[in-house]
Amino acid sequence: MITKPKGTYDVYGEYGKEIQYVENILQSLMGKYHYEYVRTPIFEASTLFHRGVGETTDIVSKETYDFKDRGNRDMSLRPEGTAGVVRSLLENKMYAREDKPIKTWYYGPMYRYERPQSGRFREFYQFGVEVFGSDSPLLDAEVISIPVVLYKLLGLKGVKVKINTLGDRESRENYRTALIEYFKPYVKDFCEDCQIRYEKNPLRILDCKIDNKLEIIKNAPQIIDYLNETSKQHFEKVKKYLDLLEIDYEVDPKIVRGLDYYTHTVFEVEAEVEGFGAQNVLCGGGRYNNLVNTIGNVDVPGVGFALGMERLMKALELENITLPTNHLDIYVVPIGEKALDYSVPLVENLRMNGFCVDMDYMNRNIKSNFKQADRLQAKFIILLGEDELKKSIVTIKNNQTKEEIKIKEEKLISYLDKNIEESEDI
RNA sequence: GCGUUGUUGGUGAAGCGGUUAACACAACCGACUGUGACUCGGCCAUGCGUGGGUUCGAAUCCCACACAGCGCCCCA
Repeated sequence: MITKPKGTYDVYGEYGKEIQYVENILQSLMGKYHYEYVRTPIFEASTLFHRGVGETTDIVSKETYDFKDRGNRDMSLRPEGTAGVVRSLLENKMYAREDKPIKTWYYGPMYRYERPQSGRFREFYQFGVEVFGSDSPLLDAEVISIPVVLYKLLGLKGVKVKINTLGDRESRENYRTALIEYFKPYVKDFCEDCQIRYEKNPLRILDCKIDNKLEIIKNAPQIIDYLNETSKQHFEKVKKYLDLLEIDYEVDPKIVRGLDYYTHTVFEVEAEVEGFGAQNVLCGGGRYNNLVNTIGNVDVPGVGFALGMERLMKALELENITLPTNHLDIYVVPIGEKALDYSVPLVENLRMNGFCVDMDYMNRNIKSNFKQADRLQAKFIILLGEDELKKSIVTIKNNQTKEEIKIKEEKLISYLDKNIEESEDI
């Protein structure tokens, strides 16, 4: 048997309904925030990710799906969404538009060659937001608020927002230098990974799970003390706007984020749900004022976040949240060949009148049809046989109350209108 | 990339070297050709992740691989 590639999954059945429900919420929510939809290719020139995500990051150095196309070009399946959106911003000169800030959102599959485990796949879906052309800390706060609002909308309770700041380039550099200086005498006592981190990205030593017990790490210099005035003010304002938006958060100096392009605000939202595995970060993001310049030599500030759909769905599942998925309004049971012929246009007519309608295609017996109607969770069952045809009536049974009545066929639509509530708008 | 556990019908599984792969649930058919429950009967893996090996004999033991779960690294 041919099986799915490692680290991928099929969507079908009840899960398919649920994920579509969440996708619809995302879409309508972004409409309300007045963000515009951006869709970029699933593969791009490999260099885009090398420059955008960072040559030395794990994502680029060992996790991309790389291939040469038939024209011998180096291509990669996108490992994340931001680089592609930035490329589009540059290529389409969106940064020159007058209606700044340019607020965009995207949704789609991403690819990373990793060992699959709880909440981690090789093909996974991310929803994300990127806002360009403004330095305003209000946008940092708005971007943080989007996932929080979304989680609340879906009924998710166990989430925790953690924020931190890395400051602007100057502050970050000063801090980095101070850290290197401070760690220098102790490097040899660090774990293997941290010895490498010391060279590549000393900030990450701070959230090492092994070494963070060491006194040296606990007493390390804090970024807060190295922020220049602009950076400090920016962070203060982000916090003010979060307070105005009534978002609970915790300042956590250990949040430094893996990607090279972040400046100022960085944040993560963690799931605090019993049974969640090691991958409990539901979403992450921050401000990246240097990224656009790194990719395209144009100075455009940006801020954004991305959330993993699989982790979101898992959190919903673990909190036992049932999403309202649409079920069948009417199940039509024709008895006999004549009734079947008669049902064909009737079913179509009902559908055109806005009802969700299904019927027996398999010539089941009556008993099996009632079972099938229950399986499909039909609200109403219509029975059509010789009697009904002769008298131009239908027998309609409410599958919840089990009440059964016979009504004239021309009154059917108005009867159903009265008795079936329109599915709620999101 | 490293470590670890696992893989038997549609589902939950038992079997742990001996010949029809148990049991239960579900599905389907019938008793019961216009009303769903219950009951009873029938039917449902020539097959035990894949490929090799050991053996008179393998779902069972050995090896390799694939996939899945969990953890590390990293990340959403």
